[in-house]
Amino acid sequence: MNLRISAWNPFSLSAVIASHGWASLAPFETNEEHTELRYVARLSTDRVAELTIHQAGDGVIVAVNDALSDGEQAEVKDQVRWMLGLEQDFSDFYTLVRDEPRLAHVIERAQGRVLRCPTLFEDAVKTILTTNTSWGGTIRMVEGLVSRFGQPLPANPARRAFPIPEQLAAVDESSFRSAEGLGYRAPYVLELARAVASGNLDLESLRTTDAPTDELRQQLLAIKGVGSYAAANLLMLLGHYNFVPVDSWARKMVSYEWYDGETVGQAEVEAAFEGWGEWKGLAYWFWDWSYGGEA
DNA sequence: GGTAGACCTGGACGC
DNA sequence: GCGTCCAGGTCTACC
Repeated sequence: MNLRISAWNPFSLSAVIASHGWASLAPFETNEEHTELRYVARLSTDRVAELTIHQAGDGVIVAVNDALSDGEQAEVKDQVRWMLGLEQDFSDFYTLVRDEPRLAHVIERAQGRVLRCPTLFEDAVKTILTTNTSWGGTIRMVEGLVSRFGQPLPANPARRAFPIPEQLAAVDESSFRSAEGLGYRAPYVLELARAVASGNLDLESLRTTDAPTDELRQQLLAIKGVGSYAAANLLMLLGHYNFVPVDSWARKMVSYEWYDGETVGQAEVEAAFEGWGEWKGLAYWFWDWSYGGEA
């Protein structure tokens, strides 16, 4: 069955898919051209279905490999709206970047949206698994969690949904640590899963809270394994762009761009984008580093 | 508040 | 093939 969902325009599905590496982390899949996004979704009814998303007209069309009830269709639409940020409005950002050569491309390419998972829990676990490791390590760890603990897709058991907190909360830490290769991150993921599963942490409420960004950031920093980089990354996914996710790559890029290759720290990266105010994070995210510089 | 060391893994490198 | 070194953020202990 097919579901059609409209988007705030301009909208580009391929821009969302290419916004960062999330599309290559299980249970996401995409094609080389970034024109198709697939995701194995787990619905609140426990149904597992594969969503195949293409751009169509002023929005997207979602092909589902199963017949869904009305309630399930509504849930899938909500998940896709959130994942693709279909209702996000970037007109203020576009007005600001119009005269900045390093950012003017975002208007033409309809950039601004950052691909996210249906739940903040999944985004938080994946973000923790990006820290202190290579991108290949992140892919391997996420794939390990999904393939071992995720609920299988009935039509193709090789494809699985991302495990829910309850599934991860029941895992023994030592097997988690070794079998999934999470290493010292295992207790962080486990503690987060157990806090969410027990109801002690209502992570999903942070997606819709009206709390100011600083307060939101403090709540994210209270999660073990989430430091300043991970918190800024999660804030970006939540639509708060006041902080730059400063990692080694950011320091390297800012160093080449403004400091003649000299070593720079978090303060210099933050300062470089200070002028972009509440859009600081997005300005960094979509900055064209290749513009006469070295990547 | 700032800093050093530990955490874990994979990849690069030298032998 | 084996051993060593390094990169990648966060936490904790210490000053």
